[in-house]
Amino acid sequence: MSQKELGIASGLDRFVASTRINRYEVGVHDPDMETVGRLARTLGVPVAYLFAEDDRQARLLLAFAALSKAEQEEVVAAIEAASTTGRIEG
Amino acid sequence: MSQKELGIASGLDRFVASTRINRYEVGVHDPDMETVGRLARTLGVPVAYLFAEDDRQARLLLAFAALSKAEQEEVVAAIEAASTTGRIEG
DNA sequence: CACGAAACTACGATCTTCGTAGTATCGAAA
DNA sequence: TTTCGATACTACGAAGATCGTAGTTTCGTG
Repeated sequence: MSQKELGIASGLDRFVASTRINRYEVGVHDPDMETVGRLARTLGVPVAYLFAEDDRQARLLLAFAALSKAEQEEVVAAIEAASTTGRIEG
Repeated sequence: MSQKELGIASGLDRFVASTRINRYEVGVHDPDMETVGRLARTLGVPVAYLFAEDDRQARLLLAFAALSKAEQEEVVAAIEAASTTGRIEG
């Protein structure tokens, strides 16, 4: 998917899509939160994924998003228990 | 922790700390990414946590951050496997 | 090489946030 | 219930950011 395509698919005017997405990727400008939301939706990732600070966190958010709500609840509960007791239980 | 204290602790000039944090909390303005990073550090949360779209995602990021890197790797691997096979193993 | 698509960028216009200088609200003490 | 200090909040012009335009540069393939 080209920068232009990503921009258009995210609702940007087709004449500026390429320019703006490029600036976001290169990092010269930051998109506003509405645009961030549209990009995340287009890419099929959680908004938080775009702000992940490392690869593990990014993978976590992606994989987590693919689970059902019930499974998500299970996982969160297990990790919360682990981060309290110092042991992972499944 | 007051809005002013949060701002000062995050490195904002003490004469504008209250004003700016208030605007971020009320939502009239958005902080730039550098400020977001400083706020996250002060609050002891991952940057992504501030962009979580629901409570489960927020809890996930907090609990996950409390784990060691080895444990994080374990957890991510388990969730990735679950989101592929449709079953949680741990 | 030649050519089209993709990536990237300088510039002035536009729009957002910033700092200033307040007002409004809350809580507790008198 | 009145006063007072602290906290929360906001209007306004200045300052700083992104935006759209109109390109140039780079990449990939015939």
